[in-house]
Amino acid sequence: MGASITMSRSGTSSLPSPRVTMRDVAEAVGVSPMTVSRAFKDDQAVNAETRARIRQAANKLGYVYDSTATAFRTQKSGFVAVTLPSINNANFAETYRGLAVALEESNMQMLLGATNYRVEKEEELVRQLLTRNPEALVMTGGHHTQATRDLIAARDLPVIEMWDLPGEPLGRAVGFSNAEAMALIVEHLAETGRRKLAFLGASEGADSRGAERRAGAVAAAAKLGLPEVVLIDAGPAPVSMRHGAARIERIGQGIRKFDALVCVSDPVAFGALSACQRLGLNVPEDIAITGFGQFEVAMVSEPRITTVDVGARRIGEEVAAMLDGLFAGEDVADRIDVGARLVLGGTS
Amino acid sequence: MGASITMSRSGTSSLPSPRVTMRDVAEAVGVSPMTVSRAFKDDQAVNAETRARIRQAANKLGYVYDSTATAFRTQKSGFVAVTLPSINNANFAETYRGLAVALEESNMQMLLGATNYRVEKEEELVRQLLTRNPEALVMTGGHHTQATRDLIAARDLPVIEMWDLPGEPLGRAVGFSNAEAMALIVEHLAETGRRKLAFLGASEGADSRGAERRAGAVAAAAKLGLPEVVLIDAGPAPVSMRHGAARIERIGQGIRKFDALVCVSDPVAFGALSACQRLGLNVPEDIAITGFGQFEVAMVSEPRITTVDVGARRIGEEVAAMLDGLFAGEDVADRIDVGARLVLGGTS
DNA sequence: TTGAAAGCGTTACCAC
DNA sequence: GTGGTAACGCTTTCAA
Repeated sequence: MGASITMSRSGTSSLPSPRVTMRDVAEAVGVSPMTVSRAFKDDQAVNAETRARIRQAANKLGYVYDSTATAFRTQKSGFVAVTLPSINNANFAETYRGLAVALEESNMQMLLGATNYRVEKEEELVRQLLTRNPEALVMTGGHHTQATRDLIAARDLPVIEMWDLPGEPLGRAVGFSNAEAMALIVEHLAETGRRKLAFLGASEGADSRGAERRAGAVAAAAKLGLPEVVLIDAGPAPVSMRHGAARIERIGQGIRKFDALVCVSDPVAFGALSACQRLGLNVPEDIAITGFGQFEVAMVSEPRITTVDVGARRIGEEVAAMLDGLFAGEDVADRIDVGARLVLGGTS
Repeated sequence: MGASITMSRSGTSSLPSPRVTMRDVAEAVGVSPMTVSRAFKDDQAVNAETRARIRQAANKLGYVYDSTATAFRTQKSGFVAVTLPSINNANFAETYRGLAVALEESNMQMLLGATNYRVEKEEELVRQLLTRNPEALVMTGGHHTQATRDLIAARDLPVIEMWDLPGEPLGRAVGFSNAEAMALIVEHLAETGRRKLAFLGASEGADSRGAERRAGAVAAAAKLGLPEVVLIDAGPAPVSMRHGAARIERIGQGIRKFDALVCVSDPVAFGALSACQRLGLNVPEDIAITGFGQFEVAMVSEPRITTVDVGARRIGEEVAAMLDGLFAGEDVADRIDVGARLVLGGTS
């Protein structure tokens, strides 16, 4: 199956036909632009028959409503800005869906931006998103540069941080404690007799949620009197299946000196699991493997991966419900802890 | 780890401080708004010292540039509208990244919308996206309602369809033939002695790319003189890992009557692979399993999944390059076939 | 190098 | 139930 390319000139550039506006529709129907405007928002004040004629004329003329002008005039963009670490995150997809469904009902559009796990990139992104006059800002995570905090503080804008529960939230927050969730895993491993734990995650630095999970694992092990957790660096964030697999393959049989491999996320755990299988290890007899986040892969793999469910979907829904409440001017929760729940699989 | 909620009143609603505009900055510095405007686009025509003072005043006042006003005044939104079937698609994520990197360089922002594999939803989405005055429209797939086609035709807007190569494209297209790519798989299976093929994919209807893959498999098998391909319905699109696994688990040992299971995508293939392993089948000895798209899971699973690489990342990059060319007024390819390439794994 | 005026398409506000 | 007027913040255009 060969690849191919066909070329042609840039396009049949007919003269750029001037935009059809409400004024044009109004003239065609013989009413004022105001009436057209009202007709388009189903304003009851418009005569039903007039409205029908307006609709018809608009269709005939190919009129398309201009949100940009409305956003400008009303100072309401209809946008909710959302930052996330990476679009390539199956788990965020669940959160996104929860958000999307509810926002659609409030006629809001999501303006997405990826930070690539870097707070500096986040700052730039927030700066850019704010120029679009979003009506709310939803950020994944609770770590930001001071400049980001200042930018946001300078505006009277609802802010929701999700997936974390920051000590000093910028506004509202919907999330859970990554450290506590990870403690559930470590407690389970200790209870089932595992002692020599390794933690597999991204390099220190960029990914703050990953860092909290690592710290949570280390602290929980210490509290339970286990030997110190050995940290295995799978490279810079984002780390996924392939990084988990490659890192374990590089360690080879040396991985046998641990009896549990605690992974920063389910994809990493799946990569590690596959690598262990290739190395001829029996999971969980030779080594236990745990994930984080209850991604789809954890529920499907053979064996299924022990993980924690952090309610990715619910986070999105709660954020959306908060936004709905805020837009409606209602009282709204400041902080929602969605909790976390251990999900036992066959890898531990 | 319990969940909890904290309530509070809606916010410290101080009076909505009026927006800081260029006019305010101009007054503070003692220049005209025009000079401020010029200073903000690094217009060389502005005295360097004046520009510095303007920047400083802007920061002090907390001025934030208003893209909405600019979009309105210039009739250029800075948006590229992108429709995709589902945000929860690891493969699209690659395409997205290719697109995002290049668009960032041209200072364009992506406006994403998900069609959930339904052309009616796509129509609604396009209608909504067009009100934002996007400077280009990128759509995943080549099947649309007539109304969608009309909407687009009415505007002088660059359109790119990707992931398909439609017979009658709306504008430009970057993609590959799903049927031909699937034929690569079937030919490989035939060459390795497989004869009794089953195809596992979504129900007929919504997912046109899936339908083309199914048709491609059926046609290729017929051409090669294989028995008719048995179609196994994994439910409505989108189908993913869990659907593939659940469907095979439901069939149970009956799956042994096939010697190859051709799956509509890698996630579905991975689900099927896990289910077969749970059923005690040896893959590939008892049955071959193939995927589509070279998702990460196919490269990591044990065994790795035989698939076709359709250049997900490259599609995004090519689309972005097209857009750059179009925005720069250059001649640009009409149609790019990125081809497809068989990737052998351990499942066949 | 800087400024003044006009206007992008819509809707808030008031009048009828 | 409908219309006139003004204004949202910016940049194009022309002039100085």
